Amino acid sequence: MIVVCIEDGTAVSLREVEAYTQDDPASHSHRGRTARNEAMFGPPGTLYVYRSYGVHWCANVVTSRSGTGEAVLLRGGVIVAGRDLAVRRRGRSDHLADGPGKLCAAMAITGDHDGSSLIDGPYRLEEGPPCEYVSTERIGISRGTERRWRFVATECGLPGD
DNA sequence: ACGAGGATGCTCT
DNA sequence: GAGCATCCTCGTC
Repeated sequence: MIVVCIEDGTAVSLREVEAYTQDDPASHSHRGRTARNEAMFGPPGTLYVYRSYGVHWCANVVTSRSGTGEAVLLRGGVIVAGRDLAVRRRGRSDHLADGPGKLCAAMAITGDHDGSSLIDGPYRLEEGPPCEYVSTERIGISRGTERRWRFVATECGLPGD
């Protein structure tokens, strides 16, 4: 399993991600580079952050080499460190990161972080305990639904949220 | 527990 | 001007 950490001590273990590639009609990169998706074409480990429904921030991690437009959407996770900070940022004590917008809010990820690196910036990736995953149909899209590229962690040996 | 409905603003047609 | 890679609240059961 992968854990995203911030310098302030907050950490979320990823439980749910979705993959998007350039030849994928559901992907923001499908129609080529634009001002919005520029970060999605950056090097591996680049954060691509976009605004969803005009309200929420959603974060992706670039997973392939520069120019390929492949990334993984951080769709949900469990706060495993810095819970008090996450609660303050969310304004509630339950459902802290069980959605892409909620995860960003809990981890204080905003458009300011679009294009930043997870390799040497304030946000880092860490390897957590091994985990089983199942793949299912992606959520909230109308095209490319036949690609079962939503991966949900099971049997992680950690308490749920 | 679950579903409907509204908020909200940017991107691309 | 349509269409979103969503979340919250409030109504039912």
